[in-house]
Amino acid sequence: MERITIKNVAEEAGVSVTSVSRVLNNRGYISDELRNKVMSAVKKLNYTPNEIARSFFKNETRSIALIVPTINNPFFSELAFYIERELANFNYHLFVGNSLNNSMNEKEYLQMLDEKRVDGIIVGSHNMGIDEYDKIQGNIVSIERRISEKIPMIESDNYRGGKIATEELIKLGCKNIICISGNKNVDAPANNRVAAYSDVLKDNNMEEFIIEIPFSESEEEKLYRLNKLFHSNINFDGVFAGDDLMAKYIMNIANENNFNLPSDLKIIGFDGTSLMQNLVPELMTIVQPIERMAKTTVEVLLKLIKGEKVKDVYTLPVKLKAIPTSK
Amino acid sequence: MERITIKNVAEEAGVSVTSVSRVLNNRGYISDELRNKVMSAVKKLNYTPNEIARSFFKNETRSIALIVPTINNPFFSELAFYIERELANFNYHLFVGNSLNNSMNEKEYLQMLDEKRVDGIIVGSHNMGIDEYDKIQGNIVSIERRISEKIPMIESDNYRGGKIATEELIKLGCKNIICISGNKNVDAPANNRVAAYSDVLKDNNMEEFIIEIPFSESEEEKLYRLNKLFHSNINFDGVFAGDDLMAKYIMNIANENNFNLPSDLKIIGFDGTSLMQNLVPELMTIVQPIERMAKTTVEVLLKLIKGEKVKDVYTLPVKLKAIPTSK
DNA sequence: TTGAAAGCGCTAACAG
DNA sequence: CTGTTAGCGCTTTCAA
Repeated sequence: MERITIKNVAEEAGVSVTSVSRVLNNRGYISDELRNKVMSAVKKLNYTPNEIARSFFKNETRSIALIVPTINNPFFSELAFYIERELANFNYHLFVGNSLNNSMNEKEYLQMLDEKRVDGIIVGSHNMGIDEYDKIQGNIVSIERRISEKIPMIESDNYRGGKIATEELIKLGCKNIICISGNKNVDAPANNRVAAYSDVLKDNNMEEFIIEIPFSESEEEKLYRLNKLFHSNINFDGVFAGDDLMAKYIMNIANENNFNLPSDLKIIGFDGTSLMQNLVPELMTIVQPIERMAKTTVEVLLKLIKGEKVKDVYTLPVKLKAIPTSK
Repeated sequence: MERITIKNVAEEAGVSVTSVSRVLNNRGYISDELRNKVMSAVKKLNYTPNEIARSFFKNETRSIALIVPTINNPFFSELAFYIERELANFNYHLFVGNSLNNSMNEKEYLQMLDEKRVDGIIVGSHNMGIDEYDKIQGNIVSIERRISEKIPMIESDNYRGGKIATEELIKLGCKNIICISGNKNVDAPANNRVAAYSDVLKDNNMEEFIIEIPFSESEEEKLYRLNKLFHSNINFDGVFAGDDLMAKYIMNIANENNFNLPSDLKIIGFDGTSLMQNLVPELMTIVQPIERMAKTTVEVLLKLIKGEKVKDVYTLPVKLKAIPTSK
């Protein structure tokens, strides 16, 4: 099963390889006769050009890599979905890598820029130091983390999301609102949600209570911690959860503990993936514009590739998905 | 920002490019002195080999493509997760493509075999005809569909899953069990679940009732159909759903219609992704061995690539996740 | 309007 | 143990 090359086509058509290449790429002057000869040879031999050879010559692979903590997380899989669809529109293919929140994995994927010569990388997992990122050269866009001065970031409006969420809980009558935050030691925009939560509570003379449960912990660990929370002496009638999974976990545990939802306890999540909205329609949440984030990410990355100027930060609007009015 | 090539390294080290190549690939006899010279030059210049050139020469990209309907579906995202992790162990990278159950998209991705010269393709979306698949040459493994004589398939034991599920519902006391099936016109192993359902009901002198809701329909459409089901005159106290999403939708609609779960209605799903198990612990389901399916898929594909012999069909065992015993 | 030839970066005969 | 050389398939000057 020998591969057909451009040379075979040239021989078949009785022309030079240059001519074949020109016809295929529509470059320069080509007579109709030449074009026809080449095209029929292509057809006859069922020839498809070798993209690798092309990539090799052009120094361009038309491949983009996406690094996420785990692709089987509703937010990231929905993001990946839209990113892939958008890239396909521009004739790019998408590599996906799971970092498992491990900096070694992350580093290996970033190596792809050098080794596999991907044209760009989208980083949705951030476990390396800024200095390490600074060394890397290539086209990188980051999602929800400012990893270096040189790397543009796409984020949703976390502060506003946190504000809306907290205000909604207050509006619904909550007196003791706790907030589940991710890792506070990390300079992630997601921490702006917590900042907003604090600000709103302060404005309302309410006491804040922040519980830190890093996103990178295992689901089992998260569940364990939440269970402990319910058996602690902490009193609460409102929870601003770190994301929708967390929110649903809390709903489950509350139910197990004979809370009446939502009357005894209001819970609001964050992300608003279509999966979670379909699956848990009673979930109140802050909806990130995931499709738009994906499109913006791709747009910025392609600009970077073309050498065009881009902004440092793109902040996209969130919106509230309120608790469904009971019927 | 000129890329460093092997030639630069050779010059820096004062040796030939061959020697550099040999050191880098650890091929043939190399003196310690040579190795040291090369390695320090590599370090000094911060050289990383160009994988594209390598791929070009070796006719091997160490890339695999995975085609799924949509990556933001818990089953496929979990499958993709494990496939990616497993491939990484063998130094392969993973492309992911969403077919949206559209045969044109599917065809385009399969073109990657020819164009981007991926070393293999894993097909989890099946919308082209068998004859079209038969034409394709290259290393392909299929998940849950026998798409052609030449293409090995990895599946879970659908018949057994269907049997266990139906028997469990009967054991729980259901008298009228309906089954939500996917597209019956398609020769998918998933239809074996339905076959098992029918067989079990027949064995128990019970009447079967199969409702067809193709997997490829939008979630909105599915919800609409399910709602209609609840407002029809069909009577049922047990449902064997097509997958866990469907099962949860049914649970939601049943709740809205004031069913008491699980006393009034027993529902069992299919898939058992860890996401769904964490999110909806009260969900009874047939658990597919997703991680094992992923590993088997990779194993078979790598064998294919190496030219080794593989079986036609790999059927992996499922297991029941029973309804949690109430406390 | 077309062709010859060089070269992208790397590896693998083949010599020495 | 190391170097010279050819060539993977394609595109692009450069010449004709």
